[in-house]
Amino acid sequence: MRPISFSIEKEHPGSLARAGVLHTEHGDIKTPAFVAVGTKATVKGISSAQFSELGVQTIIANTYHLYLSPGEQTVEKAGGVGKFMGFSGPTMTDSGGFQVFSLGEGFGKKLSKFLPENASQEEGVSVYNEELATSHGKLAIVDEDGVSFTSHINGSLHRFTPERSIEIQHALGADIIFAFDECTSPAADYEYQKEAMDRTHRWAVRSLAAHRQNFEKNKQQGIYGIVQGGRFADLRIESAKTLANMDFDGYGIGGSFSKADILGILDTVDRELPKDKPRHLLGIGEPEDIFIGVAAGIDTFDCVLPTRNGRSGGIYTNNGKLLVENAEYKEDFSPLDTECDCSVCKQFSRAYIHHLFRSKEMLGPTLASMHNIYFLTHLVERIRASILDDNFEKFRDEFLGKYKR
RNA sequence: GCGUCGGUGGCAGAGUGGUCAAUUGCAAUUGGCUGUAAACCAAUCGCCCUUGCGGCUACGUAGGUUCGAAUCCUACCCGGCGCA
Repeated sequence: MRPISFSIEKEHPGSLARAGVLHTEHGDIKTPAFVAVGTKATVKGISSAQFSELGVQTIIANTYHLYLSPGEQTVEKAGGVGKFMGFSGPTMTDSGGFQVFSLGEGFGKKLSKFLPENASQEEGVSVYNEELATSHGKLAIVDEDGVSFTSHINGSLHRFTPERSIEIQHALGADIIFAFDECTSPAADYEYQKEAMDRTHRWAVRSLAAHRQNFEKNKQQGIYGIVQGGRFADLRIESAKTLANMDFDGYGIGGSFSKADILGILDTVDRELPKDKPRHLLGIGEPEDIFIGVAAGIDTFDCVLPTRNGRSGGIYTNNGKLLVENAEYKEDFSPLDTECDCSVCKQFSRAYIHHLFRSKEMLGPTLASMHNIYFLTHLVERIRASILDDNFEKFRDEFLGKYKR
């Protein structure tokens, strides 16, 4: 008996969409589900005490960040990442594979996971820490055995291998851990993408072995393998097939996509993955993309956008996104989203939150993040309900019709 | 009243004869963010237009010197400080 198991409640006839329950030792996750990102054992700006009110069933923390601070041993002594942050529900940890990209090829550049539409890559350079960027160029260097990181905090040198990532994730103690992978730049060419994918497969074997070898942890934590292959459909399929043969407890789909064919790629990928195992789409979370993911059989999503946007006043509403800091909301005393039932919308106005942002009061980002998290978790909850009610497409079309007006 | 220092774009504050419509910060306006290097980043920020190494008006006010003035001179107005 594995520590996590997945049961499908309902499969949607017209697509790969399904509604299910992901069982863990810390509770069930009703899927599809939105996973709040809690990189450093905190969903930025939001207390774990608010999770249930916000519809947060589960969070995903980060191996690299918690390893650097406070150190995985501290988290282990605390009783694991969930207990450490005062959350009793299910948790996940990402392996640090994304940092191979964000501190490597992505460092100092304005690159997202998505390949821009008419992309000439490497355009704007926005350096957050110019000194670090110029002295190191990039902070992550990949080789066959693993990745060498220069800490973005103090420049110290660190080494991650698949075995080390798993060891740290054992200490962090989340219910679901991820194999150590290489998240490539969306700008990477086919040749490099294939090379990185093959390496990720070798690392997947090692990650899985490292986990299964640890008797104790193997009984407590489930492990997901991560499909790579970038924007190339044939690589994606190859990756999915390869990983499907490895008997992971679930599958993550990582890396970059081109906006145009994300649906097609996800759809074919998920057809290669075992149907009865949960699939997590890493780092994707715009409402449009979530519908696409669900239709392609994704069960869980995580994304920084609700909190990152929230921190700078970007608000999700049923009628699209708005920037609450904009002048037009100065005296708009309506709630952020008139159709939202969250505690923020019940109690506060756009004008007030606008004022908080203008005055640089920390409550502004907090309220905005709370609303956004609620918005996303409940959007996915509504999607789940629509699958159970057999009207997924209808709900999708209605929602997007309004949202994208 | 005398002396002295100073008056620059919404604010603060650079500039002290040409490449200055004027550095920089803040404010303002708008946009971006997809496994968090992010409470962040970017663009715009005198007026006009056919958006150009374009035209016009600008550095307290009015004159003057000069090929050329935010920068030099004179007078006046206003403010700080000192002395009466």
